[in-house]
Amino acid sequence: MISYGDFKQQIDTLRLDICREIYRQNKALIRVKKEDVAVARLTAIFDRTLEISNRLGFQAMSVRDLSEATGISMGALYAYIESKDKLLEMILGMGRMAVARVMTMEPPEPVDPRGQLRWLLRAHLFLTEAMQPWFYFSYMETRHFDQQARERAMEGELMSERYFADCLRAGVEQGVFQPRDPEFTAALIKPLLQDWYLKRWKYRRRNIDVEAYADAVIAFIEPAVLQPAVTAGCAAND
Amino acid sequence: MISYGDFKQQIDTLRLDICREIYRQNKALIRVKKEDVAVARLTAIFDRTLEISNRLGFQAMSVRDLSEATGISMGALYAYIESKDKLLEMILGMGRMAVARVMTMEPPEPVDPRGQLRWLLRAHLFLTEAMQPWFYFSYMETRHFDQQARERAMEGELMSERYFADCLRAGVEQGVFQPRDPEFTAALIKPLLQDWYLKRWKYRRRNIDVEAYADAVIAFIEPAVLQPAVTAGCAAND
DNA sequence: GTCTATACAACGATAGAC
DNA sequence: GTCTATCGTTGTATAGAC
Repeated sequence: MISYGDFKQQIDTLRLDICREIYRQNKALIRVKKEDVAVARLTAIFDRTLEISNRLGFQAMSVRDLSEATGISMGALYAYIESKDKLLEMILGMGRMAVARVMTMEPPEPVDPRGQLRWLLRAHLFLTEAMQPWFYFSYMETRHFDQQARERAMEGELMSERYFADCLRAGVEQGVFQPRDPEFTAALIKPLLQDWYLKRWKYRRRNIDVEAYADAVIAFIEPAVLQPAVTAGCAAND
Repeated sequence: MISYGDFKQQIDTLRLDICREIYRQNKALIRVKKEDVAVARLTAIFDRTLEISNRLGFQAMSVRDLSEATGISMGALYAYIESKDKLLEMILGMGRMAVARVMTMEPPEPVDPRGQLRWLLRAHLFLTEAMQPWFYFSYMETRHFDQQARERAMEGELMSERYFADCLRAGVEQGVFQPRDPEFTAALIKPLLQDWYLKRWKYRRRNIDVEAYADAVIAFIEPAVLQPAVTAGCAAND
């Protein structure tokens, strides 16, 4: 089973690649042409934007705030971002690319459905831990997005539910799982994962790290989806 | 077991009382002195504010937007709300009063810990259903509040967790429950309840109403907290 | 490529006529 | 008690010197 430390290293190198790719995608709109300068500053701009937005909200963050935080003047800033809306778009694209790449990673070794479910839960939590600012941002700002971006966000939510539902159904076929309803159960798993990046203060004050949280979530979910024992002590609602 | 219909009726009358009380509390700052006129318009102002804010965000809602939506001119509006900040404060006070009154309601008949847990879950979900706009607003805008309001919101979150933790501990003493850790389990229950008012679109598109959601959540939670059967089929994580 | 200075729109809030 | 007109401020974005 992969540890968070190993996982985080992979994410960190992935992040740089992705920033470079975002730069290349938007080269036409970015006036700064030295790639290394541009990528470095873009990365800083993204990070600062996430930081300020997660404190004040993206809409409440003025471009002046961003200028001060990055140490880049207003005029220079607009050589990188074309507009505030476009900045939002680039940030969302960055996260989406990261999610897509991580979610298509295969578990290190082949596993049974129970192991598969555990792997999915851990990978999901580790990813949101490594990129917490982005996930928090995406969750909190979704309603301010334009329609296309909002639909993409909803699609992402449903997509990740599908991973869990598929895994549960596979477990049902193999006689390992017996959830009340695989789709509904998958829907209930999501908020348990999201709580980790939405309410850090709660878990931090209890000294719970992402590994401990993953263990607790797995222990919480498994009784609801595993085959019950012969006696009815664990049966679901009547 | 109380139905949502009955519960909603109680909430609706409660809401009017509370708006009247908010008016009286803020009489000094409100220039309109006819109580019936003032309360009626204040209620409308609160409702429209929640509606627009939940679409655009409170910060992004201009007072002009609110003026158009309520049909009250800019000048007249400021006879009711003193300032946009004070409007926010009044709205938060309204919800807090409602929560406090509902959460001190006793279950209709005495119950064992398992019944008590079910009652808590249902009451919580029913309240957030009846006042969904307020809870959504409160969750999404918390980070923009001033420190005092933010602390109050966090206190509210912890308070409601305590209800669940107390209930779980009582169940442990009576040999009914055996959660891995009552506090942590209570913390995991919260996001399951919050998902109901945060992601309505997901459940609406599946035609799941609040009663069905409550049933599913109860069925999901109970296996994790009930005493496991003699065989280990339902045991938590090893 | 970066800076300072500024244009123009939209914001919260108020004045004063009715 | 309500309206229209307007204040000063702050927002995004750009022009033009260096």
